[in-house]
Amino acid sequence: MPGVFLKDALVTLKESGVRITPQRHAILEYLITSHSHPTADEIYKALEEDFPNMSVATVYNNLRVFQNSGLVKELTYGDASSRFDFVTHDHYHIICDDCGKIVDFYHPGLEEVEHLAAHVTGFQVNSHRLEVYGTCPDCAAAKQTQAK
Amino acid sequence: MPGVFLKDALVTLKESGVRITPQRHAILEYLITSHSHPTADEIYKALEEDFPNMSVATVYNNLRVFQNSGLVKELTYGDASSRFDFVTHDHYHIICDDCGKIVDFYHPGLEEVEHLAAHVTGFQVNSHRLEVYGTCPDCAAAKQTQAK
DNA sequence: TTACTTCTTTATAATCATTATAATTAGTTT
DNA sequence: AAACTAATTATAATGATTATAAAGAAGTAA
Repeated sequence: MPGVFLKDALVTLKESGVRITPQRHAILEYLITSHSHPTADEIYKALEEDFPNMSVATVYNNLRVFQNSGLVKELTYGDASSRFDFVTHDHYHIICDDCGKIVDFYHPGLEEVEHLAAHVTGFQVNSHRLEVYGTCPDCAAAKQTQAK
Repeated sequence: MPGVFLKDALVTLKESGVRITPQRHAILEYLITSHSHPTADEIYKALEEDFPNMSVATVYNNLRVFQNSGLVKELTYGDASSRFDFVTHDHYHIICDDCGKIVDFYHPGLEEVEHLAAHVTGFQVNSHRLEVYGTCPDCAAAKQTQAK
């Protein structure tokens, strides 16, 4: 049902007064249908064929537009570039320490952690970020094979 | 007891065959005693007085050395530069959305989240990262004051 | 101590993601 | 269609981080 996500997203954008340009349509569609967490550059390269004149700035600009509309989240890690994630349900990410693969998983929200943090620090809590790190099945298998 | 942390850290380094240079000593000491989460550049500037000839590369190099020894963790956020945190107990961070202040808080580890993630995704889990975001008391007060 | 080896630091340049700018183009409204 | 506004493009600028090569300091073994 990726078509549903895309249509909903376009409606959301229109309602907040954002114009649907061909570039925006393509970026959103790529984010949804690629089922990945691409970098800005990956998006840029993937759309190069259809939009030979598109500028990298357009990708960045529109990713920010989407973030402001709540459609997209930016994922930032150490050295590498940011990755962008089309927001559907609330989910968390598990990331392979070896190959960098990012996989979604679902878990009920961590409200009690937020409450504790609020209580201890006096902050008004808005949100949280959680990521789990480990070794994906593929990399685990590869290690197994090459083990002496 | 910051002296304890520093001495332990130096022992750890020595045991893993890392030389204790004056620069390394100073960087570690600053990380521990500043009670902050400084960027590489902040460390560089803070030590400028004592080490007028120190290169930024030295700061980065040694922060990496410390990370490899498990003494320091890198905290990466969106646009800004990485921040570095001397590892003492296991703790989490709460970050002010308005002023960027980072405050530590303690919470029992989230093993059950790790277990669920491992189960659902088939990963071998190594670690996780959790951050809470919100508004710190200072910024909340400031907003209150300027409210109409 | 001396010579030799190995790390570490320094200074500098290079890289690379991201953002800013200004000019052009496309959409929308009247 | 005219006028206004927003979006895109091309390009340059920024800024954090890393790579490189030369110089310096420490460790070891004779």
